[in-house]
Amino acid sequence: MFSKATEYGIKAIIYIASQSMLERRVKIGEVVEHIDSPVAFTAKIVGALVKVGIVQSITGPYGGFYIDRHRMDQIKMIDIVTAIDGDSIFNGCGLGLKECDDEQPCPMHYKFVQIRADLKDMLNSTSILELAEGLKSGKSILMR
Amino acid sequence: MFSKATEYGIKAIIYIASQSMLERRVKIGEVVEHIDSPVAFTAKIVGALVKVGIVQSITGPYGGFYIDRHRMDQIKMIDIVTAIDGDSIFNGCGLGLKECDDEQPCPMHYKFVQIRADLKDMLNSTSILELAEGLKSGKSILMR
DNA sequence: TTTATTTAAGATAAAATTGTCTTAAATAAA
DNA sequence: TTTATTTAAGACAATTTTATCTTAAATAAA
Repeated sequence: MFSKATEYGIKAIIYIASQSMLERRVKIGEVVEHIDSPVAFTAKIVGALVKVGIVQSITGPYGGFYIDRHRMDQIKMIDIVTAIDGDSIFNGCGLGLKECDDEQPCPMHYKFVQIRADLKDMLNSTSILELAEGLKSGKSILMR
Repeated sequence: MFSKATEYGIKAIIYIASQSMLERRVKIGEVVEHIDSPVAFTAKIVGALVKVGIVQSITGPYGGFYIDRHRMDQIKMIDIVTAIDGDSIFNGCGLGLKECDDEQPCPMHYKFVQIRADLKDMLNSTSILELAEGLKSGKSILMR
């Protein structure tokens, strides 16, 4: 469904957010230990999310990554997905046609419309805050 | 959403089916001209679908690919997708956890459940016949 | 100011996916 | 039987994605 890069990105953000709720900045090494992902690759992905403003970072000793607490409920999953994978999962044709619309649809066009709309709605309405709270309360996990 | 291999496979099957409705066997060269895909790669994919019984083939002059007319409504899109991409799109964890279930869910587990169920239902209930009829009647297209 | 720590950035490498090419096998027609 | 045509199968190559490695920049503490 998503690329590995997006999977790592989502998990990293959820972990960072869960720690930011405790006023803790986290280093990339701590992040990957908690989400079971390759460190350098994850660092690059989180770095891209810093550039886009989803995460904040401080370099040097006592540095690390964190997320502004009051922004956690404004940042939605769709922001992370589109920042890494782009929007082709929502807008591209399910059968790979360069163009595909209601006028000249691919054979599966109308079959996909609802499912994609539902996926988009879900990602649009799911905040980092919500997922980080689920993790912190033990309702969900990031590795096993 | 799907791999290129699955995209090509679905389009090839729809085209072959649309021609089988006219009692026409089609060669791989004709298929790729109508779905705009690389010929050797497509041949390999369609070959895999032959092995699995979704398509029939005859080698040699006057040979080609065809689909049993009375099976077209029994073959569903899910059969093509799982034959090529496997079932990870339905069963795997959305965030890539090796295991993820109601007992120990990833943070997005319940968010994904409905969307994946809908996707599966759609692929389960969509037959080759239905899509090939849409193509033949001009309601849908396979390239542009 | 020096050193240690950490993120930033970009080059390089490995793996997976996508795509091509060659040869073999089947089969129909001449 | 020979030839031409077509699918079958597998080796090979290119591209994309995933992952690693190296160096630079920032910054805090000693």
